Amino acid sequence: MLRMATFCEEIQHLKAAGLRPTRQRLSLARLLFAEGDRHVTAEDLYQEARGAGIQVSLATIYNTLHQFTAAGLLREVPVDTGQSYFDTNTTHHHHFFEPEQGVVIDIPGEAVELNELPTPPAGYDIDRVEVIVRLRRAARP
Amino acid sequence: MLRMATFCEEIQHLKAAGLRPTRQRLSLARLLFAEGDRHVTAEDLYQEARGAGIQVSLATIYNTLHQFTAAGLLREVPVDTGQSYFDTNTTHHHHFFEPEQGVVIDIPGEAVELNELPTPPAGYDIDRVEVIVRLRRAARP
DNA sequence: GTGTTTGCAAAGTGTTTGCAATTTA
DNA sequence: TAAATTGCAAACACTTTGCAAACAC
Repeated sequence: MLRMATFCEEIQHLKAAGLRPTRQRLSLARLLFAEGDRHVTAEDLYQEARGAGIQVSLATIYNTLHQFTAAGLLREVPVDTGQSYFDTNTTHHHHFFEPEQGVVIDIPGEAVELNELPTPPAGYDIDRVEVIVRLRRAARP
Repeated sequence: MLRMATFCEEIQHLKAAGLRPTRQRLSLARLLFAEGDRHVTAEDLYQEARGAGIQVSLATIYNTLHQFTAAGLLREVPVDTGQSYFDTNTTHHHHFFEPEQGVVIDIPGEAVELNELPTPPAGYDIDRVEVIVRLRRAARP
C-alpha cells in the first residue's frame, strides 16, 4: 500500500492522520511507506535515515514510530526480543519470526485462520489476535 | 502439574532437568511449581521470594528463570511489554494478554485451533506457534 | 578438591523524558 | 505569534556480566 507515493500524497497521508507534516515525519514516512510492507526497529530506521542523509535524532525516531502507530499508520509486532518491531502493513495478517536473525516475515491473513475464538474473561473484549509462527533452522535434509 | 510437590520430588525435578539442586533453585522451584500454572516476571518472583524470606539475588532469579526455560521447565510468553514473562505451563496452549495490567491468562490448547499452518520459508521449520489474544476493557454494556 | 553456582556491583541495551531551541500553521 | 515538534543529554527500566566467595558433589 502507498507504493509510489508522491510528496504531496505523503503530506495528505500525515494530515489525514492528524499529524503535522514536519520535515522529519515526511522523510521518515517516505522511507517507511514508499517501498511496500516493511518491518523496522527504531535503530533500523535511524541508520537508514542517516544513511539517506536525513537529519533526525533517535528520540524523534521513537516519537515518530509511536505517533504513527497511534495514528494507525503502523502496527507493533509482539516479538520478544528486547526491541520493538513496527510493521507498515496494518491489514489483517500474522507473522513468521526467526529469532536468531531477528527477521519478521508477513503471513497473509487468509493463510492462518482460527476455527473459533476463545471467550474473553468477563469485562473484556478481544482487541486483536496475534499469531507468531516461530521458526528454527531446518535440520539437514 | 506438580501440585503438592514434596521437597524430594522437587529435587528429582531439578536433577532430571540436569540442574544441581541448590538451595536457591529448590526454593524458587517450589514457589513456581507448587501452586499450579503461573505467569511471572523476574521482578515478581524476586519480590515473592524475598517476601517468603528466601535469600536470593535478582541476578540469580534471572539465571534461574533462563536455566529453567532452557531445561524445558518454563516457557517464555511473547508479550511486548518491556519485561519477560515466564509460564510454568509448558503444555500446548495459548494466552490472553491484558496490556493495561500486564495480566497473562492461559487459553487451553484445544480452545484455539489453526485450520492450517502456513508453509515456512525455505530452509526453516516451524518451531512453535504462539497465539496471543489481546484484550481491552469492554465497552459499557 | 574441583567444578558449579551465587551475589554484588558495574556495565549494557533499548527506550523515555525534560527542556531550550526551532519549526509549523 | 502561539502551539507543536525537535534534539540533546540525562534518566530510566530491565537485563546481563565479571569475578571473588560460597557451595555441591
